[in-house]
Amino acid sequence: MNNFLKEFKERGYYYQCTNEIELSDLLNKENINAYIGFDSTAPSLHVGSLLQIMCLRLLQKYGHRPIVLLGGGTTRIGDPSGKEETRKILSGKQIEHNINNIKKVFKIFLKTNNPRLKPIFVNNYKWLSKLKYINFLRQIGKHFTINKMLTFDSVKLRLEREQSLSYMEFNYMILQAYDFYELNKSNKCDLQIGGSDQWGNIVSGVELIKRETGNQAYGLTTPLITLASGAKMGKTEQGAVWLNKEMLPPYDYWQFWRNTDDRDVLKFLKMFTDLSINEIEKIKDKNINELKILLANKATEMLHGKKVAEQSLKLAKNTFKENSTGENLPGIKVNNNILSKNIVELISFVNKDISKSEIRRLIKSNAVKIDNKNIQDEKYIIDPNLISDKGFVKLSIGKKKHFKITN
RNA sequence: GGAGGGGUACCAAAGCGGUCAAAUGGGGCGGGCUGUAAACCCGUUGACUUCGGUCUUCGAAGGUUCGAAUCCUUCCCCCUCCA
Repeated sequence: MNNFLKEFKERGYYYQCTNEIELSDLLNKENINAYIGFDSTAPSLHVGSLLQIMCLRLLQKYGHRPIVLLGGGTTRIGDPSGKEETRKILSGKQIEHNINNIKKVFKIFLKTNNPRLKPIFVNNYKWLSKLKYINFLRQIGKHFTINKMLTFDSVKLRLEREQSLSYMEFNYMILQAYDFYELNKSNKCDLQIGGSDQWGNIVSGVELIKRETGNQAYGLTTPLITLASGAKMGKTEQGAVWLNKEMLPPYDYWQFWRNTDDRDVLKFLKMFTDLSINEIEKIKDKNINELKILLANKATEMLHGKKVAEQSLKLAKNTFKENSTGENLPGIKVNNNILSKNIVELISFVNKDISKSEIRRLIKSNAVKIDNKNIQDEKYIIDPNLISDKGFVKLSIGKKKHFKITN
């Protein structure tokens, strides 16, 4: 089997392929262009898309060129796959804004120095917006039968549950198929990779290409990652795990990986780090917490750089060490008129998302500490001398949230 | 077009004139145990509060009543069955 495919499987990326044997031959023979489309409904991708990004990295590793399609056109329509309801429709301006932000992440994950491997960014709005309805129906539409389209899960599920599926959404798969066709023509793209929910859309593309041009193209899908706990990957209590640092601080990203369920650690090391399979085999019996730290370091390093990963580790060590002073925590400046009020006002200032009622509850339940000492009194005022002595005071809310308060 | 069922807090789901800031479960948060995991146990989960209370919530708007999530009217939205 082709080496790319071999590693693709070893790392747990493989779910389905339209024709594995032929694809393997093709990959052995030449370096190809392969594309993955990304949703542009948010200003950042989240870890849910990370597996796809890792696929692009792997392509580069084996000398193939990734094409990143940011769906300015299809995002205007909304993919019904895996959705029970119609998505909210974004304005064109928002979508373009999102695309620009999302691009940044690919420039981090993908090699851009080698001109032969450098990723190609495409926006399908460029061609989809120019389609002429009648021409499109005659040229492309004729290859799609309603009979078949109705059998695809994305459509079938909606119909079975008698949830509405607009004609607009119904067309999504045709547009995605057209994207593949277009890229096959213009960029000699022979492979589309996507999540398993994209299977129907991908196969449609492969067939369209075959019928319109006679070319053989291929599709490859990745599994839907579910956590050992059964939850979908990428959501935490606080919300999505975003990749852009403006949306999720690097330390939180590090913590996301550090808090991986024991049962998922090895799987994630394979999926989301560059450690070779051999290396992972060698270390797999190491202490589970060591492995989690390794995972967090590697994953953070890949996205935010080595230095940030190291800082995160250091900060984590400090934060979770009993009785740490907290001097390495990022400082929060609080002016004296707030400090001279009480602890409730202080916390409210530091974390505006917590209501005062909730702060009072937290205090009652032993969650609040100043310099590792429990605060029971909601009228407690920080002694100014505490701050002037060492320049700061450590405020803890629960076990995981710590702040260095300065004035 | 006809007949019926329903919209309740983050989600699911009870309540059907006062004792309802609203049962219960899930989720979240906090505490305990531990390993920043899982499992388990306990507490908590509208806001503000001088801790006495006060204010805002049960699809929307009106109305009846001393008093409404609960009754009436209109409107909006979902679902089931029949044609």
